[in-house]
Amino acid sequence: MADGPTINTIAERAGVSIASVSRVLNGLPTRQETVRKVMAAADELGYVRNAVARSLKSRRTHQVAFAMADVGNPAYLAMLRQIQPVLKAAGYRLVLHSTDAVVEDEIAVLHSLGERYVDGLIMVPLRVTEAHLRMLATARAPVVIIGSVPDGTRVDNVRADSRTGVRLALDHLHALGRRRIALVNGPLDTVPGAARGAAYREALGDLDLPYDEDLVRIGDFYRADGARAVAELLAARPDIDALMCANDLIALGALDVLRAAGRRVPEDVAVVGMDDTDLAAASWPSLTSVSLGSAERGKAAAELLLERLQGGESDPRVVTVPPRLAVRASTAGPAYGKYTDGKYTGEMHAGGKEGGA
Amino acid sequence: MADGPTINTIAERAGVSIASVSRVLNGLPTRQETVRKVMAAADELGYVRNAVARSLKSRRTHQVAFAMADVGNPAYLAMLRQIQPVLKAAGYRLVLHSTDAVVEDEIAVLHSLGERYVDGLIMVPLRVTEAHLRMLATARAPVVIIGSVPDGTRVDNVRADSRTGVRLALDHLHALGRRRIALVNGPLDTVPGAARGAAYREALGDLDLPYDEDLVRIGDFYRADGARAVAELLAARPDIDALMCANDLIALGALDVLRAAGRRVPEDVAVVGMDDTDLAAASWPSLTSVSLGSAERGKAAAELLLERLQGGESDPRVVTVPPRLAVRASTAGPAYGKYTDGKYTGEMHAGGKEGGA
DNA sequence: CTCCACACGGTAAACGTTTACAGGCGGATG
DNA sequence: CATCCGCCTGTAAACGTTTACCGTGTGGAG
Repeated sequence: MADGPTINTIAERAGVSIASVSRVLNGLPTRQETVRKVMAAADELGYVRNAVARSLKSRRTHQVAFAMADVGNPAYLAMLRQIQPVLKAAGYRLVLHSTDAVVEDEIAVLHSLGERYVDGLIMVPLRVTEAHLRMLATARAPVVIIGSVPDGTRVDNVRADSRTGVRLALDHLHALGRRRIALVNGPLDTVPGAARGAAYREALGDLDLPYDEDLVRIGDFYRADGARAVAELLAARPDIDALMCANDLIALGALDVLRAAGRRVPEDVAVVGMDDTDLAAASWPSLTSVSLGSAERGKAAAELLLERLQGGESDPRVVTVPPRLAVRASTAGPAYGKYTDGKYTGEMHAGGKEGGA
Repeated sequence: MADGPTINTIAERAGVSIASVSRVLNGLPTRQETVRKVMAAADELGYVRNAVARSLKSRRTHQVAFAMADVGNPAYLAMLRQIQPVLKAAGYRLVLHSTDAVVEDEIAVLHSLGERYVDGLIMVPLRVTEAHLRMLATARAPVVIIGSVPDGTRVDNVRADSRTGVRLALDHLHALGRRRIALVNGPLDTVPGAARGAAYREALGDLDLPYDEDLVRIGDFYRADGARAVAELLAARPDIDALMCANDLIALGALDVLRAAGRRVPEDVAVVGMDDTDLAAASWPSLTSVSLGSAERGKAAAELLLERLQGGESDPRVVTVPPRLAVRASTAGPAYGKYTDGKYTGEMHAGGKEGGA
């Protein structure tokens, strides 16, 4: 781990000036003989350009930050998986920030842009506060926000459309003949919780179904909360024939309880999840789920940022990614997704490859 | 996005030299009056230290790289989730590299250490080639390898113990009275595949069970491969009473086929997966799975690297993380993990929180 | 043979910090 | 009142690049 060679070392060994070395390394026009000498010296010394010094001079780090609450969350993970290759292809490294859903941490990340250790930032804020908006207005590097931002905010912005997503699910359930569709939601003071609750009510109206408070349960976004809520629901309203769950974990909890209660899925109760995570395809019965396009949002955000980094000072752009309904066995029935004669008749999905050892 | 203030701007405004500014910002002894002036100027200008210039001078970037094949893989993700907070707490940023399981990419990452854009690296190589060893020997920054490395390699190293892991699983199955235990493995030219195959054979021997080639199937590490392999297996050897699967995805495929074939799990056939991913707890029946301690390995690697960064030139260390068997319904039976009276009697796990909208 | 143009390459400044060194000023001491 | 000692602070160099600018040497043309 001795000090590596610098451009000076090479210049000395090749008997030329550091300027010539730099020119050769950057492919600027140089005499053939000089090129040869410099290359030879660089090879022998195992020279590698110092990225820090280069960044200082060029004012570009070729790094981009991605900040979200928690990589463990499948939605963020899906974004990350799309963002990474896009950036890599463009020659950027990816710096990862987990903010643990703490607003101060998010602000700190925005502030740290002033340190200029990255050329740009993609951020998924938990919720957008006044402080966020202030920091965004004076950010020292281009930022793309994934999530909704107040009208007029001067920042590139990629949104999902959970309203349409909920509607897709309810239309699907309605088409299957379900009429007593309950909602198992997350906390209403979160952005997704509020949006999904409102969308549910609205979609019911459009389907000419009555809104019934008894059919709505609030818990947290985890499996145990879903289970608890559905247990209560079954006790209060044994006649429900469909469950709209605010995410896939809640839906898994719902499946647990329905199974324990002897209700068949989907014959007695159809279940729809949300986010279309790996878990949806893995569960049994496999779970119909609304995809809010996390992957697509990640990709779009990365592309917006790259354009901004290369190009210019255009007005902020807003991209809205449409939702998609992934229909599986929990609504479509057991005919869906079966192995017969060693052949699988459902959707295939690529999981992660094993890497232990 | 105008050019931010530098210590020069501050020096001018405060009427002092840049040296004084630097001293104040670094908390070196300075007259109270000067501190006041500098702080005031810095505040008014919204000054933030330039990390690049600082790194150039101090030869420390406060960044660490983590390189693995694919963040989508739950095993790597588990590592990442542990590595991130440890580094963050120590004031390091995390640069993420996905190598897509391409050896050249891994070598490129090792080479890029010469650019000095990070202070250290944690790497999970797909397999360790001659080229790896050469690069490791001359690496320009401390490296910690997760995975096994030939004896004598001078590098910090965190290992799993899949041999013991497989043995844990087979002992468990044996204790449940199972005697015809099949293995559904991944390709033998991968490190995990080879290790698990050998461990299976060895463990069978120790249990005085015969090794029967018909009971071993090779496919890839995905769900569809698992399904295919188990379908063949059932045809060839309808009398099997347990399945050891080389990872959780394979095990899910196995569950699909067993269900389709009308075999009860675990009454007729017990199933064990490997890696103990989220999917294991999500599936139905929930899946008994061997954890190879991905999370612990990630944490250990991060801690080793930090020590190395702070401290010194001790000899390379090897940490081996013991495996653990997570027993669930696919072997322990339906009594495990039930909701009764709204209470859950199984293991609870925290999934990701929803973050869309 | 002289002059000019041009290609090439060297010198030095700059990017924004940190830090070794030296100078200045004030106070304490003789 | 003179001297010395310390505390602060300023000057400048250094980290490893890139690049503007200028000088030198070569070849060709007149």
